[in-house]
Parts: sequence; C-alpha cells; structure tokens
Amino acid sequence: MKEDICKEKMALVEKLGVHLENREQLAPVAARILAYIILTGKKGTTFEDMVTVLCASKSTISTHLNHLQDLNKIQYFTKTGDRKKYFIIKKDTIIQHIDKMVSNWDEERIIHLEIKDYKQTINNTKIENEDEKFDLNFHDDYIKFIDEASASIKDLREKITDNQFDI
Amino acid sequence: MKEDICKEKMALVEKLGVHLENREQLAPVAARILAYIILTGKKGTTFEDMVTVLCASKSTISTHLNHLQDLNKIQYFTKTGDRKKYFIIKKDTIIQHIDKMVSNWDEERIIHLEIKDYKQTINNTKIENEDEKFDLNFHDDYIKFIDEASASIKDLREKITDNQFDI
DNA sequence: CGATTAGTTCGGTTAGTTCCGAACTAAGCT
DNA sequence: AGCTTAGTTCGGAACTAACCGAACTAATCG
Repeated sequence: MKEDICKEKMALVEKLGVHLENREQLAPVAARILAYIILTGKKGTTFEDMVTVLCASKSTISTHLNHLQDLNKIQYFTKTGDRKKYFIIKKDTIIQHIDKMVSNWDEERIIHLEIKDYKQTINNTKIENEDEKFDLNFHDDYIKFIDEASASIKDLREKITDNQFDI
Repeated sequence: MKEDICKEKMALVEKLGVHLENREQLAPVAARILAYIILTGKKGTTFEDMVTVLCASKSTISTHLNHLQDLNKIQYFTKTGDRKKYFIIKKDTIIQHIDKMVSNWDEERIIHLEIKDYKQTINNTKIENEDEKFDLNFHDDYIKFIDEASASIKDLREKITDNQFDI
C-alpha cells in the first residue's frame, strides 16, 4: 500500500522530470530534484533523502541543488535542533513562470520590430521585382497577437497574486 | 551603401539566430540558416550562398538544411534550366508556431491534472499534519489560465488563417 | 566521354555536458 | 579533542553535440 504510493510518486517524478527538463532546460537529475521537491510538498525534502531516492551521488545533488537555488526555483527552511535543510519550491514559481513567458514575448516583439524595420528598408531601397518584396503585414499581426496574449496572461497574473497559492 | 545593408543583414542574422537557437532548440549554424532564409525572403537562398555567407562547410549546411526540411520549417522552389534549389521558409511557419504553443499547453494541462490527482490521493490517505496538506486550488487556477491562453491564441490563429501572410 | 556543378555521406576532431568518487570543510555532539 | 553528520569541491570518465574535410554520387554540359 505505502509502496504503491511510493511507486506512483516516483513514476510521476520521472514524468514531471522529463517535462521540466525540457521546459526549464535542466540536466536530467536537476529536473528530477525539482520534480521530487514539487511532489513532496510543504513538509520538505533533505539532501540525504534525494541522494537515496534519486540514486545520485552527493556531489551531483549538491551541485544541482545549489544551481536550482541560484535560479530561484527552490528554497529551504530549517528546524531548531536539526542541522538538515528542508527544501521546498519557491512559493512564487508560477508568477516567475508567467513573468518569463511575458518577457519572452517582449523579446520576440522587439525582434519582430527590428526585422520589420529591416524589411522596410530593403523594400524601399532596391526596387526589385515587385512580387519579391517582403510582406510586412505579418509582423503587425504577430505583434498584435503577442500583445493580446501578454494582456490575457497578465490578467491571470493579477488573479493569482490576489490569492497566493503554491504548486 | 550596399555593404552597409549587407552588414545590417548579417547583424540581424546573428541576433535572430540566437533567438531561434533558443526558441526552436537548434544548433547554432541551423539557427543562422533559418534566420538567413527568413531575412532573404521570397527570392530564396541557395546552398552555395549559405556556405559562403555563413562561413560553414558544405557538410554542415547540407545536414542542417535537410534537418530543417524534416522539421517542416523550410521548403524550396526551382527555376527551369537551373539546378539549384532556392530555399524559403514554409508559409505556415506562424501557424505551426501557434499550434506548437497550444500543444505544449495541452501537455502541461495533462501533467497538472495528474499531479493534482496524486496530491488528492495523498491528502485523503495519510492524514498528516493538516498544514502539510497539498494546496490544490493552484492547479485549477493554472489549468484555467492555460485554457484562457489557449483560447485567446486559437482566436488569433483564426484571424491569421483568414489572410495568410508569411514571416 | 571528361569536366563541372550541386549536393551527400562518413569518419574524425573538438567542445561541452553530466555525472561520479574521493578527499575535503564545517558545525555540532560526547 | 575525536567522532559524526551535512554538505562542498575538484578531477576526471563517459557521453553527446556541433562541426569539418575528404571522398563520394548524381545530374548536366561541352
């Protein structure tokens, strides 16, 4: 019974691990650490715990744990009279994720403007075959899309910040 | 004058290249190929062209060019009495991009449901410290966010498919 | 036919990543 | 002080990714 739940948990760790490995560009073990921390929740996980349960060396866990802290993805709390650190995910993970999406869109927006600008210059200077001219409408459309998507997501962000949850 | 434009183009190729390398998970040269094709537009680019302008070997260009075709990111047209292939980006690039975003969200949605399910089981079986229980509202909120974002983007997709542009 | 053009395939080199073990530090316990 | 617990640091092995050159194919041209 208890074993079954543990098995289910580890299966989810692997699944969520693969997802996070891709979404967050993490090394396999780093992604599993994050997944395990997420699936353990508020009671927290220790260094030792992860060494045994994820079957990785102390050095690997140490390195990735520090890296994940540097990335602001995890934090830890302590207990009086206990030297261990109890790791949990940062409470604002989702907000961070949303902010990252928005800033990615901002970046994309800038590049689209730059490309549009360049294409405009070309269209105006060398008057080559009319039908070889660049199509510019697309950029306006795409920027409009980015703006709409950003707005919709910032909206959700507000809703979430009103009643803070954690993952 | 002509040189200035060429310099500007290559600067943009590098910039857009870095962006695409990250966004599309491509090798540096593959990303530059894509960027160069995008910034050359309807008149198309040839294999040889890219070998010289991107300062890469024929083998590298060949491999990445085939890879980009496999990924459905580029296509080519030909000219009668000319053995060369003229590469251009696929006209439906943006639609593809939007579809990928939506399918990523779908995937994320499924994982959130699975995690929520698991957390629910844990919350119900071991009745540990009340305050150590998992917070589930977040998943509902996040799924709602995903649904809203998807909807907003599918909406834009329709708008775009109505009057097809290319990048 | 031989030469040229356009592109592919293969083997190898280099660069970079990921993880491990062993030796270390640092703090608390006896 | 010596022992234990908790974690870090360093060097290297094993693997993967990215690129290149050389030798190839396949089509066209003279």
